[in-house]
Amino acid sequence: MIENSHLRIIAALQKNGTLTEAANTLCLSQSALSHQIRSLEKKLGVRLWEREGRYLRLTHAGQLLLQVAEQVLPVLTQAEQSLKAHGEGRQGILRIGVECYPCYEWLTGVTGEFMRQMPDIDIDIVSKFQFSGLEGLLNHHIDILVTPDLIKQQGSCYEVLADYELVLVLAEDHPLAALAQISPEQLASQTLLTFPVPVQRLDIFNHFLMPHHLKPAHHKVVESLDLMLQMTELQRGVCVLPRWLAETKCANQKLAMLRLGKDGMQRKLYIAMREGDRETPYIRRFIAVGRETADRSFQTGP
Amino acid sequence: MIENSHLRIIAALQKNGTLTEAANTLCLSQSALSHQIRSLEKKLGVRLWEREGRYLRLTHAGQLLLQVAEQVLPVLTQAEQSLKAHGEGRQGILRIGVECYPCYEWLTGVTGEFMRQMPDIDIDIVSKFQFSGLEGLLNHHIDILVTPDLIKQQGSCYEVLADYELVLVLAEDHPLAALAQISPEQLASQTLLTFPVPVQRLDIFNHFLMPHHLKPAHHKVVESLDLMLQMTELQRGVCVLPRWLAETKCANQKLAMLRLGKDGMQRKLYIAMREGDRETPYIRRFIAVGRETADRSFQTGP
DNA sequence: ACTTAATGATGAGATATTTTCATAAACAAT
DNA sequence: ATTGTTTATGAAAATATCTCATCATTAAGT
Repeated sequence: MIENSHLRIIAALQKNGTLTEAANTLCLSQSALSHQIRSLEKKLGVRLWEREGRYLRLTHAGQLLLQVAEQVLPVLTQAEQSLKAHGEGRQGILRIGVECYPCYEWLTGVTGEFMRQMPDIDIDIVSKFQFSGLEGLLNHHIDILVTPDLIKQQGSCYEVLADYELVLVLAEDHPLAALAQISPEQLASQTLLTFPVPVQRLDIFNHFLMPHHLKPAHHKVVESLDLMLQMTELQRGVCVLPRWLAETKCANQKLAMLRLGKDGMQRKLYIAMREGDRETPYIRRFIAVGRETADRSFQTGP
Repeated sequence: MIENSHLRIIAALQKNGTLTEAANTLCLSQSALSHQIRSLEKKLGVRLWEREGRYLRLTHAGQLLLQVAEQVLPVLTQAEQSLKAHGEGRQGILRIGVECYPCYEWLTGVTGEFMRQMPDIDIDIVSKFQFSGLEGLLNHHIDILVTPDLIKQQGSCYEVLADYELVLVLAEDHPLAALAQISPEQLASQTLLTFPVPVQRLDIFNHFLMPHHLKPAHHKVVESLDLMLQMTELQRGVCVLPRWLAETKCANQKLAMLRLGKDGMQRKLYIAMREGDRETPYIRRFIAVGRETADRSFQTGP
């Protein structure tokens, strides 16, 4: 019943004092305003202004409505600006899903620069999904998914974010540390440290050991990267990490890196999004920033 | 730009899920709603809903607008109810001006019952005025004025609230306490205690002493009623109070009451209001409650 | 795969609302 | 009284909103 224009009218009237001036600031004719306030009072069944000579003074009811106006109008103008920003792709929420630990590490290097470039885009990082990240994407729980697994599905599309190499990380004084590369058979004799992820989703199992029907001697699950590296340093096991991650983290630890197999394990990091979002400005920007960051920090190993 | 109807639409759509049902709850045709949401999106320049099969799902921008709706709509419905109540005279603010200490005492006995009877009327008591209470009334700083002085002025009108008798209060063991009444000459030999009010506005001066060109021997100003009575009890002076007030306050103090002059001083308590407010329901009610309370508690003295 | 019932979209015309224009009335100040 | 300013009002014009009839799309049943 009470419309927003009414609130604007009562606020403008209070601000300008006279009906004529208020009409000007509202880009209305004086007549229109006069009609409006009359019909508003009629609709509400209350006098809102006391006609005093040729000036208007708010009644108690009018003061009440003015208070409402002062409470509501700022919210609305703010919302309008925000929506305009949304329309121009300046503002939004980017909910990023991550499905792997290295992805998470990689993200931390990207979000900072992205937020600097797009100060009005809020970022939300989601790593728990009911079923899979892809499902979260299609259910609109997230807007983009950073993943090493390319799984095509109706309604989603992928782009390559970065190439990287998986390397084996082990203690400097480990018997195998002197080698330039490691074979599946050699790895199978080791204790392997991994993040708590289903075995089927670990590349080192899927693409290195499984093809040769091998398993590591032992498999230990570790929650954090730092703990994993510490345990590696103390020869409690070996682990597999992206080269860029291993390099930054191992700089001041007694660790060595080995190529996996003859040619090394080249992997790709993908970004998945809904087809409709492919051209969304801030998603394009995120991809751009992500690629730049990767190019800068993913030194291709020897 | 954003109108309230839009907020109602987005809220209804969210609640009902489908456009058709939402249209029903809004008492609109499905077509009208479809046109509305389309034109709203066009006006704002943002997609608010994602058409998904035959259902609608809010975009981020839409969620933002929904939040606004949830914030704003309750305020508005509340305001509408409040305004309706104002229109029916059920709700309002009654700002009561008091110009004399006994008026204030009397008020405390009335407001309680009034608020019980009219729970939606807020009460505000004002006792400081730039110039006079009457001026405050005409300037809309107060809505009614309780006063013992009847001063007619353009735009205001008066009604009688109560009759009461002014009596002289003095210590039980005061030399004059044995008398049944006191003459202006007898009073002129005493120390008179009064509230801090200009002498011209004190009835005891205006209507008792002045006509005989008399003044009290001494005149002391006291801030509080209790202090005034204590001083009276200790024979530091005598004071003048309405009989009903003196009776309730002196019940357990060693005080006596004397008629002022042969016939006693009969006074009236008036209520002043703006002419336009004469028929305002809650003002009529206030007067009714005030009179009842007075009838009950103003025992006409001997 | 075909059918069916339900839902959303669309265009044209009908209604309702809002605005303007022209003018009158009320007021304040000289 | 006169003048300039402000508000009120009625009628017509301009917009905005709604409905009706109809079509397209979709989800679900057969």
